[in-house]
Amino acid sequence: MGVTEERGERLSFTAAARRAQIIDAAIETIAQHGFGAATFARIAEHAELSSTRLISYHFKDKQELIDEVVGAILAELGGFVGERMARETTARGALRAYLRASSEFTDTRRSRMKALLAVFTSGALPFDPTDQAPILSPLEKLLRDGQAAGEFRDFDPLVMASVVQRSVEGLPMLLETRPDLDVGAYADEIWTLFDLATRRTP
Amino acid sequence: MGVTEERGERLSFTAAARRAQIIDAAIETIAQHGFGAATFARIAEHAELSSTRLISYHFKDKQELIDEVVGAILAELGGFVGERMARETTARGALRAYLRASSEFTDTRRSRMKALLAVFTSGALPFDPTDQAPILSPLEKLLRDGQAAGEFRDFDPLVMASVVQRSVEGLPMLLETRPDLDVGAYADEIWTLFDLATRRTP
Amino acid sequence: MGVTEERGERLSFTAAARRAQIIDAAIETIAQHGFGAATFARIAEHAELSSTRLISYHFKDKQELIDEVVGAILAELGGFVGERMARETTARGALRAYLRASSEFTDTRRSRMKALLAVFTSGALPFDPTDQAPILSPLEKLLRDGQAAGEFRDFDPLVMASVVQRSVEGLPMLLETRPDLDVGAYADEIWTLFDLATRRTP
Amino acid sequence: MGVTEERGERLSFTAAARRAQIIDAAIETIAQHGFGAATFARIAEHAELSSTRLISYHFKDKQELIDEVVGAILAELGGFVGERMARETTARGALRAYLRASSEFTDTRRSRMKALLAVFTSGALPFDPTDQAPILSPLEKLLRDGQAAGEFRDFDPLVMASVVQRSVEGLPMLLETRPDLDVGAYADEIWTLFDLATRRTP
DNA sequence: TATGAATGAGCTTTCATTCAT
DNA sequence: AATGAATGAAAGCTCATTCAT
Repeated sequence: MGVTEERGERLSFTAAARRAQIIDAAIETIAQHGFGAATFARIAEHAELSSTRLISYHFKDKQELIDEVVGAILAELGGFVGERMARETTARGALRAYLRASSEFTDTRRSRMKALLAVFTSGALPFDPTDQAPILSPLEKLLRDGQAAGEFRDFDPLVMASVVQRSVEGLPMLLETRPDLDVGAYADEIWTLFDLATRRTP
Repeated sequence: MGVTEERGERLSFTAAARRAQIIDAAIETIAQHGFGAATFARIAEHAELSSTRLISYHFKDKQELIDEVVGAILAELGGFVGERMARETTARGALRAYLRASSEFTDTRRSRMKALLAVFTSGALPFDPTDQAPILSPLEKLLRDGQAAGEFRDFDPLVMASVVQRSVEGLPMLLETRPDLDVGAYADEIWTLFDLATRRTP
Repeated sequence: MGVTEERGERLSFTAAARRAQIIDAAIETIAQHGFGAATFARIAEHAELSSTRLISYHFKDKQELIDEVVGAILAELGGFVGERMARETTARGALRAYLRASSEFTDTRRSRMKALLAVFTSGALPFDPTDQAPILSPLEKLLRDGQAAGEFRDFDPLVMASVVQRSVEGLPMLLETRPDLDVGAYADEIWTLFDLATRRTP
Repeated sequence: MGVTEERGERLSFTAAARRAQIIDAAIETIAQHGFGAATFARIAEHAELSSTRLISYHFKDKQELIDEVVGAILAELGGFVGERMARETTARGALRAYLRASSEFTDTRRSRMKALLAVFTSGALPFDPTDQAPILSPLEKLLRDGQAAGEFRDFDPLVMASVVQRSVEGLPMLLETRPDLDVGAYADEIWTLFDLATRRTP
């Protein structure tokens, strides 16, 4: 039996720490070896656990582990980026904050972003095809609001949000081949790019 | 032993046809079930082969099959897009042709693009970190040439190429959640986007 | 360490209650899911224990738990049936009492009989092949006594006892497929059956 | 992949032989160690296979193996008993033939009967609770026919069939503790028993 | 009396691949 | 050109049990 069965009650401090440790190890393993190679054995090795049994003990499933991995990264990312965006008063400022914060996060927490991307593209997350992509939404809303406020020109917010999103995801990929890329410069470049692409034509 | 050992000699017509059939089945399988689930068994099932033995017979190992899958798609895509771009005389026109042709290809050959993306993000292609990402190159060159010709403003061609590339890759993802998306409109949108982002500021 | 080590001393009231609770849960689990699926985890779940640790704590090992399960059911069954048989003065009457009491017990304590049967047929009880099947014995003795008293015809008591025993065990199985079977009628039927089969031929 | 995927086509001679060998080994293993202990490892050891992989190769599932085990034994048993019963012209004769043939089969093919019983009582067969127990049926029909023909007295055929069935199943159990039991005598005993129990009262 | 944490051994199943025609 | 048979390795998962409070 595992710690997993008796949920509902709170996790003990020790258990929470172990879970966090394993989640971290899973993130690193996915980032380094790819999603397909992120087996329990490799994760355990990375976390220096005595056996894979400890993983099954703390997580019901591999799926639960993956879910927690995604949840942890998304929470961290969302917190960081969201906090930066909240400081802004205009949609344009918020877009700039989004691009800069995302880039900075990607730079400082490279394996987290790599892992997140790897999980997403692996198809391991049971995407509910009926509901709309939830990740796109906040960005789309931001763009839509900016249009309503007259800050942005008239474009399809869905498409623009998609490209913005993709441009941020492109950074980890770029860092793959160019680890010494100047991330600040990258952020500035794409901000200029999207500023030009979204501003009202004079 | 398989047909693979005695290479160097040309492949017979029959063997070439079988290989093509298997490659096609692999593409469909990857597109439908994801890279991780594209096992020999599932591919064989899709191709209606009696056993996986036929795959091992025609391909040295799984890596060779994956390489051929990527090669086949890239050749087809490159031919299609390249031919459209070749018609153009300006860098701006070539960029527009690139975006439109890529979008059209994605629309008509959805599983090929999906599969390509899945393979890329799976980490199954042993990226040689020394050489520069070959896919980016032609696009980067185009942008660089356009700048030299005074058609484009001054931006980092590597970054711009990356975002352009990513915007094209974003289409299959978008089609995932919105299968009825108007692809022509999408192409127009991103063309406008990148036209605004690359044109010389007045 | 568990309560098991320091046996010899009497069990405390609390410990005895816990043991009984666990034994009960084990019985229900075996009856519902079969012997093979009656794991500590499932038993703990059924008993609403926080972990399986409590089982290991109160029982030396699984074998001890199973032994107690069998012992508990056998004691209860033996008490109920024995008391009914003790009222009778003739072997014939005792046989009838045995069949009726067994049927009644099976009807009212269905999961106990199911579990008992499941344990027996699972091979989990290390049958000592040297000693004679202890369950058969009292029945065999009854039949033998009846023959000595001239109440029964001349048959092999071992075989007859076996069939009688089996006919009683057949009831839980029958109830499986026909839960609405009239158990009283069943008891009457088999009593008639064995009465005809054992009575002295005229 | 296994030989299992490409069913529909006939099995090769070799494959059929291997399957039979494995089924036989499974039967022996179940009979000797009980259903719960009949793991692939033990079965492979018994069959002297190089690894358990050969079992997965020839059978889709453990369930498929179990199903085939049951099917094989039932076919053999049914053939043997059915042939003996077919020779008889009266229901009474058929009942006698059933008891004798079943006993003889149990005697000569002890592990088969033990294994069959073990599988049945393990709950490993997905008993459809809606449909009536199919094993009981032929016996019940025989008894019912005998009643219609005036050969048997008036009893509940379902109950009688159950007890008859159980008496036959009792033999393997009895042989467990008394391996030197005279099976011919057992058959005679139960025949007398059921003859007395079913015959029309004078 | 009870519990949280950990664990080694074992399970079935799936993987790509190879041997031998 | 194709196939049937076999296989070692590894996967995720579950088992009862033990260590330490």
